[in-house]
Amino acid sequence: MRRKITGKRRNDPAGLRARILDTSAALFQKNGYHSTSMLDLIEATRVTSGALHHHFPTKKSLALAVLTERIGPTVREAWIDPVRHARDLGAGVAQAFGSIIAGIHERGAVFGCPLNNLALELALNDVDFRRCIDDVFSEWRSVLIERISATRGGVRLGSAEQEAAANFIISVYSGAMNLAKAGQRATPLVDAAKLVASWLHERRLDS
Amino acid sequence: MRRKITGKRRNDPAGLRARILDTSAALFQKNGYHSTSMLDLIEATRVTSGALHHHFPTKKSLALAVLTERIGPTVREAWIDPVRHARDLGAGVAQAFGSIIAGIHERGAVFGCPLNNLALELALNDVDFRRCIDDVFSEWRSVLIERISATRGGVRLGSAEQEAAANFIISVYSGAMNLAKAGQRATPLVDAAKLVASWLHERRLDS
Amino acid sequence: MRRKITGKRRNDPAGLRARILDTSAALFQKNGYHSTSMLDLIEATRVTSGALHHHFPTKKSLALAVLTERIGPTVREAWIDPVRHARDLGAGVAQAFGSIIAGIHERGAVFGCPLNNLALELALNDVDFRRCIDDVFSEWRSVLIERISATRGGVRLGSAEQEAAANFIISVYSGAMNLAKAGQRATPLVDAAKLVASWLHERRLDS
Amino acid sequence: MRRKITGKRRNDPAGLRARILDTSAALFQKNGYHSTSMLDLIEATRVTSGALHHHFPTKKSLALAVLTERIGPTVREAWIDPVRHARDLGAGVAQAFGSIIAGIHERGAVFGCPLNNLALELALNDVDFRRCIDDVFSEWRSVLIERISATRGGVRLGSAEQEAAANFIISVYSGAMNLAKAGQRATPLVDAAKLVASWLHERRLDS
DNA sequence: ACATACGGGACAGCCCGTTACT
DNA sequence: AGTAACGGGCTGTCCCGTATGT
Repeated sequence: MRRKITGKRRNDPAGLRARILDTSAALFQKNGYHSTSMLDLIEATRVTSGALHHHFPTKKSLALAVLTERIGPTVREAWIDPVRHARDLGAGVAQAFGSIIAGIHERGAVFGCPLNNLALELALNDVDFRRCIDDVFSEWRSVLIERISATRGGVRLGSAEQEAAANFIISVYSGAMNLAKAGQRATPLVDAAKLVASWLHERRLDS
Repeated sequence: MRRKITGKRRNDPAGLRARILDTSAALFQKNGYHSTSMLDLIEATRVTSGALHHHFPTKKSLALAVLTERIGPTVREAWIDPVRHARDLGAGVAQAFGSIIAGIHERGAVFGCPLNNLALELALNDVDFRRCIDDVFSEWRSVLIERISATRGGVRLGSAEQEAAANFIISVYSGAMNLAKAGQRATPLVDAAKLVASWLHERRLDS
Repeated sequence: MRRKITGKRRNDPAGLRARILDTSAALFQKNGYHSTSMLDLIEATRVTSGALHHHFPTKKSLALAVLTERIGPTVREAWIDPVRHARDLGAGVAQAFGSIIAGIHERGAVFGCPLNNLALELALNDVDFRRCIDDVFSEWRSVLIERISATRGGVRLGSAEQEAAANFIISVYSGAMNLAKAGQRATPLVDAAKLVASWLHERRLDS
Repeated sequence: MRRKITGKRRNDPAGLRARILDTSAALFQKNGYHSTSMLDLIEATRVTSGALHHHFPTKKSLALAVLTERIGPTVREAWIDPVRHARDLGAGVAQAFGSIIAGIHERGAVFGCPLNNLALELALNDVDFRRCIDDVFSEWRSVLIERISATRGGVRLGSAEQEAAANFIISVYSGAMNLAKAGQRATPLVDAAKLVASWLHERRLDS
């Protein structure tokens, strides 16, 4: 009845949960949702099936958690924070592109934008996923709009035009990332960064 | 010369093959590759497992054929031909966007760009898929570069810049399409069409 | 300590595993490896596909386990123990033949030697199987050699000759069993038993 | 309507049939009946499915034909003829063993006795196979009995004893071959040949 | 909290045989 | 005689999820 002291098992629910989310996020990005089986996750996390299902009763719930707790923050870190805190929109966008490109060179492979990867694979068939994905996109778009609307030197834009511009920036990035992923080289992203920068400059959105 | 009356089966290999490719292309686009089972295909095509296996021994071989025989031509029809035959690049791009947006309104749903869908799902994990997908992207990029380099009024561009511009156009389109798919509304595409048009105009690439 | 009453499932991994091995050994012997489908096994064992897969992820792993955990012991019981513990080699061999022949009359059919059956079907195409099968044969041969070398009255034999004699005994048995199986009658075995006995006697190996 | 002269198809039914039987015999021996699919046969023979099924409507009919038209003759050539035409039984048996062992060294692998291989795999489950296999065994046994009963110097044997002796010879051979196959080395056969020779000599059956 | 055993159903691919066709 | 299209059913394996056990 007494607790075994020699046992090797150390209960650490929060840590385990975090580990599961980490490896899941990585595998989902690398192989996609459907190509990643629960067994893959179990092996990669070195956790038992029971523990995994204890924390995430279904695969879907896990993916949802990955979306909100890992991919969301990733987008925040990679895009939202730079854009929000940079001295201007142009600098923020440049910084976002720059660190993502640096990451690709570091890893030596292009895994694509985790949000886009899941979005393309899951958005169509499941409402919950779509809502969850849309939330991240919305937040992303919002901060862009915020900064666009706050630019002093720029042309005054209606709110529809602001949204269009924000979508444009996101589109260029994610489209270029797709191209980069398909071709496994960073150039489309590098080029896109430059062209977006000049596009912003021409519209005085970078000051 | 007379048709046998007793026979109930009619051999039509080319027709059956085409039917299989058609429904496969549709289902792959709608649900994705991994979410489409061979049984789904069998039921949708109303073909027997044996016949399907005769024409496409593996799911992969089927997807490869879909890629080269359906999705390639689709991209050609939607993008390459318009760009090639329009009176200028701007008109071609506009036409491409226009007919795609029209198609979305017709169907009432955004299934995304079939090439991008498969690219994102398959490119990373299989070399054959990636090569196949890259071929289509290359052709697409080539025709854009061709027209960019042929523009008279525009700024003289180095070949790297031409490629960057071509990639930019593709990126904007596919990124906007992803956004449209994730949000199930056409506006990102509509906006992107306008912004690309003005971008081309500013660079005198539309004449 | 009290048994839950509500539960309907009773976990008994060892028992289930044993049941699977038992029925598999029986079906493999009766129908052969390739003619026994996993579904046959599932039905005969009345186990679910999932449980079977849990204990034996592949058919090969199951066969390997059958080989080492059922067929090996069977050979041990039928041949190795009698030979080892009989008062002399002749008696041991006679006992082995005797009980096997008795078993045939009991069952009313000749299913053949389980080791030989699998050996013939699988040895050639898979290294793991061959190694596994060879191990059993080696053990079998070893005990025969042991007793041959220990016979006092007999002619002194070199170790090569001892091995040859051991192989000879095994060969006569398994060859006769094959003949018995092909003709579905025990006579070849009965005759072989007699001829082996006199062969041993002539060489003074039975004392 | 005129026969094409340029056509590459050369109708040669007998030749094709023979080719099919040859490759089938080889593959059945190497991989066994169940492990050899019709497709394997088709590819190895370089024949179309239709042609194969034209000559042999079912796989079973093909195996039966292989048994009577290839394996039967093989046994005849390897055992029956040597035994029948040698100057005595001992010489015949020695010659049979000798050429089979030579064949193994030539090929560098032990595929086993084709008759025994199929016998073990098929005898139990199909009457037609069993009858067919038994016929070959009977012929084999008959010629041995014939020569046993014709030996002058030997002990007079009753017909039951003659059959037992014949079965013994066959058993030793096929058992040794099994052992050789399982261990992929010829020694069991070489040893068996010697021991059978001395066994025959002791019983004056070799003169 | 975690671990193991288990439930069922679905998956892609392969099987042998037949039918239409040349 | 020979070819290719096609019919269905079956194979081994894997899937995600749940129940039992500690």
